[in-house]
Amino acid sequence: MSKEITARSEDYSKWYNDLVLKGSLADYSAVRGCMVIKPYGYALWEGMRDVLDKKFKDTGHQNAYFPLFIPKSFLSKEAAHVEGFAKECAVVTHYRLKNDPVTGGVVVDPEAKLEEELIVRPTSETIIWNTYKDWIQSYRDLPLLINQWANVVRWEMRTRLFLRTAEFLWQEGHTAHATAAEAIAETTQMLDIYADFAENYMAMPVIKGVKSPSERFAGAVDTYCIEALMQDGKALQAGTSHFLGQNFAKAFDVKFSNKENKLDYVWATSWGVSTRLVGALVMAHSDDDGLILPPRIAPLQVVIVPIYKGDEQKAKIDEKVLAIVAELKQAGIRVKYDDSDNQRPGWKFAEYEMKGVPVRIAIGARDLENNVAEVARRDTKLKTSLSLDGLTSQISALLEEIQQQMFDKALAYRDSHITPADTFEEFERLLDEKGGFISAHWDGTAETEEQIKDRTKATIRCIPLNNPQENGTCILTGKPSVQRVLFARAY
RNA sequence: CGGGGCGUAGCGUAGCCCGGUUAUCGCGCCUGCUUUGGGAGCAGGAGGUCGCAAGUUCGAAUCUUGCCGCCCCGACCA
Repeated sequence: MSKEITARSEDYSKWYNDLVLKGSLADYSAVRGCMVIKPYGYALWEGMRDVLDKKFKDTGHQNAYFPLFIPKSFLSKEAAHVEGFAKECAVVTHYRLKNDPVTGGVVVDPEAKLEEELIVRPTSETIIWNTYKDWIQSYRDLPLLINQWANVVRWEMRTRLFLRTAEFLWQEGHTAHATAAEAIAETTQMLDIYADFAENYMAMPVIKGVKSPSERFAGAVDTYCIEALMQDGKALQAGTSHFLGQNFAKAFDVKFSNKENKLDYVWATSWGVSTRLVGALVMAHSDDDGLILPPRIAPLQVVIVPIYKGDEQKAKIDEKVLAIVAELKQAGIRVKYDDSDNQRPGWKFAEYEMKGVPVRIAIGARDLENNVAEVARRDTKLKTSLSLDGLTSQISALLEEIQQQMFDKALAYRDSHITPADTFEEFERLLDEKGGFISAHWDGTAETEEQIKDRTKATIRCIPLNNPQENGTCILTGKPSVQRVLFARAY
């Protein structure tokens, strides 16, 4: 039916791009590596933001805002942190332009060179910890629970809409605690919030786990993550939560007096999710006809399309539909009545399917006579005729059912794509032929992990929380191992 | 940074090898009429520095040189 979208089976990457571009989520911009997030795509992000923001506030966090620019010297204070981000930082060197008499354009004014260059934040640990130093003196100032919604810049070589762009939007939580145990509890609490959000709002099952040392955030003691599986069998890190230990407290000299009046460094966490979630959402559920959005996060949950001949019929349908719209809105359902006469019904059907609106209601003269409406669900494409009496409660129930079934479907796919492998040959074969997560023994060394990555492009996505302990031998080296870890090719 | 591709109307394209009327076609857009239960039909119309610059030529979208931009594949990464 869809004449514009590349089939998944033909070219998965192209399919993804088609969905993002033709679903009006985003566009390429005039700036290399940077995208324009269009209203529909931004509405998705806003929906995610609103839900998460509430969860953050419900757990005692407050929003604040820190500068976009970070003095260069800040970045070099935590060794691992510099190492991790140095290669992808945008640097501001000047603060003024001037007219170029030769070309008539503008040039950087060489007179206006900054004393100290500024880094456009790739993440805000450094500027924030530099600030926390002034905010924290005593255990009474702790815990300090701050989040910020911001843009960050990481100068990527290669970009993909939403999944990896030079600039992206995210939230970054930065907390300070009196004890390690409290900071670790915060780290896992936030991970749980992310997992809950991914599963219950995005209908996207995730595996909670810990990163291997080489995949760990630069500057963290432990990096926890939620890993999701896309329809092409590749994994995607959907969120991270870091236990930073006292690394940043030491780097920025953030000490507090405890109850015994002794000075100690505070314990830290940071955690974030980004607009990458929009890409994850697209790839987790959609099909060859367009986006499929889970009702709880869909900007528009129900669209109503009138079908009529002549103004007289239209007026009758309007009257009925406006009442339905009012009732749906009353029930908290995001609904749109598309009675524009620019396009015919068939065009609208295809368009809203492309945009992933969970439920479409079509009402025509024939339906009015029978007191029914044609209700079509996007995820299964099934159409049913529902009575206009009690329509609102039926739609509410349908939206819940869609939400649940989308999750169940994604979960069944994910669970059937966690495959154990006991030999390296099997490991390679599974990666190439089946994809998904491969559960395999690993000797725990970075060298082995690196070799496996070089040979197969698969990385350790995570060591699942509560991972069953099981003696075995490393898939590559044959050395002893006490547990299986999850490998996958990843975005 | 290496390899590949592309730049012609809002979008997608033909023309380029082999220079020569008014730059092709489709979608979209505007006007009117007919339509409306799966991307409507007819008629009329608007819209172009052929990426930029220099060169060759009587004449350049087309040939030459230089530049710019974006996309895709790789290394790097959320």
